[in-house]
Order: sequence, then structure tokens, then C-alpha cells
Amino acid sequence: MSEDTEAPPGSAAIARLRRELARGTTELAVLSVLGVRRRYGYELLKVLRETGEGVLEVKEGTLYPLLHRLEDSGHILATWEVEGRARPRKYYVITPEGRTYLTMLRTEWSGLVDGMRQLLDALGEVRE
Amino acid sequence: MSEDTEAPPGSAAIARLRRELARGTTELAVLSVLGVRRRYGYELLKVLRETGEGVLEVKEGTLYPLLHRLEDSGHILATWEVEGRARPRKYYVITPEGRTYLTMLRTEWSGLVDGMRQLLDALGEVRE
DNA sequence: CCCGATGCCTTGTCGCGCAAGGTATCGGGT
DNA sequence: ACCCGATACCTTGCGCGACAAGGCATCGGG
Repeated sequence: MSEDTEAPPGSAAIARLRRELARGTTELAVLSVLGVRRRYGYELLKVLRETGEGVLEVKEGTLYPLLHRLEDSGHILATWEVEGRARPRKYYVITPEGRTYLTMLRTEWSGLVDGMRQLLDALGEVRE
Repeated sequence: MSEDTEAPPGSAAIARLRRELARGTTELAVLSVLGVRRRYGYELLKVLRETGEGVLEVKEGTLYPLLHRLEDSGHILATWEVEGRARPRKYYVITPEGRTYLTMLRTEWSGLVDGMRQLLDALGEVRE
């Protein structure tokens, strides 16, 4: 029984809380990347993994449904592109409504970060 | 049809994304407050609403189950206190395991914030 | 010839946040 | 006398995003 079925202790717990914390940030991240220029799904996957020190490990099962949601709500537009290529790509572009929404998301995010910092800093002082 | 059933447009959407973004932060906030000194549930509710500019609007239906979860996992300890009072209070104290977990949570949180800042800042430059 | 990378997708499960409801005591306003 | 808000705890049921796990197809290198 030296074959340990468990990875490092608590790693499952870490994964869980990381998942919960990152909730909602994927949408912000994706929309931000698309705010710069159009991308296709698989490309987004790599961009998001390379940026931000790999903190945002977006999974396929997360990204594709998210893109469909954003498309349904009119925040992004999808276009298939083949162009002599065997594996066609689905490019996404942000819409004006998407930009408005992105601004909203950014505001909400920085508000949350500010609030949390205040809370944590205040307690940090007392702790000292 | 002038009677609009909807409040300000998008306010429901705002509430939704705020809820999604704040996911998981409540645990960090609660544990942080308890890291300073013991508190009872209803008190936590008020402390969390007054701190951090009201960004963390914790609801009762969120807080109480969360406290029970933290207790079950051994991160906090509960003690009933009556002391001549008609309405008894349930005080919570953080345990050593809770402190370890709190440290972990703080690390995860700042990692996420850093990652997001890098991502957003990088895109901000290009946008300019 | 197989396997990994590319490129898209789906179904089912998990777990948090919350609306909505419940119970009980106490004090102040009318 | 009565009601209502604050205090103080709790619960059930729903919504919804993240993800594991799987599927499908093509292309290139060892």
C-alpha cells in the first residue's frame, strides 16, 4: 500500500477553493482578451494559460460554454473561418454591448478587490 | 405598459455577476474577521457589511451554512453563550487549523488578484 | 502506425450564494 | 393593548458557473 492514491495532502481542497475564488473571473478575463483583438477558442485557452502566471487555468469544459453564453447574450460575435485550413476555427469578436459589459465587469472587480483589501488590511493591523 | 416590472436595467445582471465574482471571498472574509477575535454570527453579519465599503453584502442564508461548514471541517469552534441574556449567542473562535487554512486562502486570493492585474494591465496598455 | 497536438463540442455532478421562509425575545411607538 | 422592527438563530429549494470526462475529426512527427 505504499502506492499512495492521494496527491499532496490538501491539494484537492486547494483546487476547490481556487475554483470558487476564480468564479466569474473567467468571464472578465475572456472578455478582456477579446477586447484587444479577435481570437478563436483554442487560442484563448493558450493565451489565458500563459498570461497571469497561470493563475487562470481555464478548462475546455469551462471556456466553450462560456463563449456560447456570451454569444447568446450578444456580448461577442462568432465567425467560422476555414481559409484552406483543414481544421476550421471559430473566431470571436467583442460587440459594443460587450464593451459596455466589460467596463461594468472591470468596475465590479476592482470594487471587490478594493473592499477585500480594506478588510484584510484593517485586520492585518490589529493582528500586528 | 408604462408600468415597468423591471428595476433599473441590468441591475439584476449586476447582482448576478457580483454574486459570481464574490464567490468564495466570503469564506476568506469571515475567517479573517475571526482571526482577530471571536464573534457571534449576527455580529459577523454587521461587521462584514460595515467593512470594505459594503462590497461584501453577506446574507444570512449564506453566512450560517458557511459557519457550519467551517465548524464541521474544524476551522472554527462554536460556543453557546447565554449569560442572563434572553437571546443566546453562538460565538465562533478560529482554530490552529483554521489559521493555516486562512493563510492558504490569503495566498490564493492575492495570487488571483496579481494574475488578474497582470492580465488586465497588459491589455490596458495595448488598448491605449 | 500510433499518439499528441489542434480544434470544436456535450452531459452530468458538485457546491456556493441566496431568496424565502420559520422561530423566538425584546423594546419603542401609537 | 397591539404591532413592528431589531436581535438572534436556523432551514429548504433553486440557479448557475466550473469542471471531469467523454466524444469527434484532422494533421504531423517518431
